[in-house]
Amino acid sequence: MRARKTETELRQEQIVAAALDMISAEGVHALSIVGIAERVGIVPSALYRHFKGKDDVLDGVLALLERRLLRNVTQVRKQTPDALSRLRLLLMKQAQMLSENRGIPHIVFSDGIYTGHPERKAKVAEIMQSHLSRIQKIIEEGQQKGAIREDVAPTTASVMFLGMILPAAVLGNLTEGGFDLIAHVEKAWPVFVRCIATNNKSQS
Amino acid sequence: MRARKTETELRQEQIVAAALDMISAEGVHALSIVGIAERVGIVPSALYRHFKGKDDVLDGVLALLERRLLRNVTQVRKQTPDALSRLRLLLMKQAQMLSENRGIPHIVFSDGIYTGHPERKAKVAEIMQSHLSRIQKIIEEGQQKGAIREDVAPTTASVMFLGMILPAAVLGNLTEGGFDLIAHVEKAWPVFVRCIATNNKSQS
DNA sequence: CTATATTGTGAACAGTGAATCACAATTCTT
DNA sequence: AAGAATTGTGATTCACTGTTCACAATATAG
Repeated sequence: MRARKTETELRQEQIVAAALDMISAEGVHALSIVGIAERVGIVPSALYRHFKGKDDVLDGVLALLERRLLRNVTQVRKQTPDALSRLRLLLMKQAQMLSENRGIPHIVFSDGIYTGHPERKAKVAEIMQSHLSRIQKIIEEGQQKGAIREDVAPTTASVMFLGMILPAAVLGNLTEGGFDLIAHVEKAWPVFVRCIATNNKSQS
Repeated sequence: MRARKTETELRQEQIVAAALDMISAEGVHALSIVGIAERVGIVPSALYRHFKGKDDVLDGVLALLERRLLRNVTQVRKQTPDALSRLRLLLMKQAQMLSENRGIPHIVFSDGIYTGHPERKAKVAEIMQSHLSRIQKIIEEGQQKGAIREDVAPTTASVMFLGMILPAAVLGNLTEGGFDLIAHVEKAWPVFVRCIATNNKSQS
């Protein structure tokens, strides 16, 4: 059966989405042009009408990840001005995102996406560091307003914030849902708050 | 040049070590029989005298990882009876281990090691969970002795403990040493202690 | 020292997956 | 509606990698 002719822009989105899905399901290592094409409903060679090659697709996936991370933070900033609330909201959003799309940790951790591609490795590093610096900024603002202790380095705190969700996401992956990511995050949050919040503020 | 004839047992160790080195350097994705053979100093086909195939080698790497994780915990248990001190020591050992052997996170995270091998994925999950339950046990003992707060679930605390080191290790990997793992861990530790320790105990 | 088992070697095989290309079908333009 | 541009298809090529096998070299046993 012949696939319906579809404009490149839409196909590109479909292809990147299919790639991300495939990574979520089977990992970066199992990502293949054939597999992507099947999911999109076209023939492998047709994919080359829309992307220069596999590398190009991977770059697209990376760009998607970057947009999503940025979007989460900006949304959270709009929803509340309080630093701790922002962090809590962000944590929940991340947990949601990671439990829906389990491929994301693979993108960051799995080497398969950047072995032999130093520039892409640098790109991944840049994405992570940008994300961290956004978290860091929220923390710094919280310190200025007195909600967050001054004696914790914002950098350290931001990495620890990641640490609340990242190992949990990996466990969720490994056990294929045998580990409840959301539940963990909800338990971990009050503990984390005690690490960084000033005592004069109580958090339910 | 011909490689010296060496008994299987020794060769197996060499091969597993070479595989781990290779993973550290270039990632699981770049792990190849040819590469391993080169590092060991034999020809690819000779490797099959000592391992049934690539899968067998990967199982060997996993077993090595398992032994090392277990060893760290047992060593720490011998060195001190105090729960918080044990955790601190363990944290440092892990940091040391991860900064020396950067391939380890890849083994756990990279899908390349278990795509299409459900049994190996289960094995990795088991290794991680065993390790977590050991940490958990230390925490529970600390709670009984009153050093660790009762209101933090040991499971949550153990995952958070992992979270102190794991994202840092990944960042270290991504930036190729641009992120000081040891330094982060030393800063994060006192913050973490505040999360879980009872207030009546002060930790320098 | 000789026989046997063990280990190493090179060549060849097979499967996989990315990429290319000429050609066909479809959509868009005018 | 006719021509041009775009998109889809199937066949094919190419490189890579894991694996096997007959044979050679080396260590070990009796």
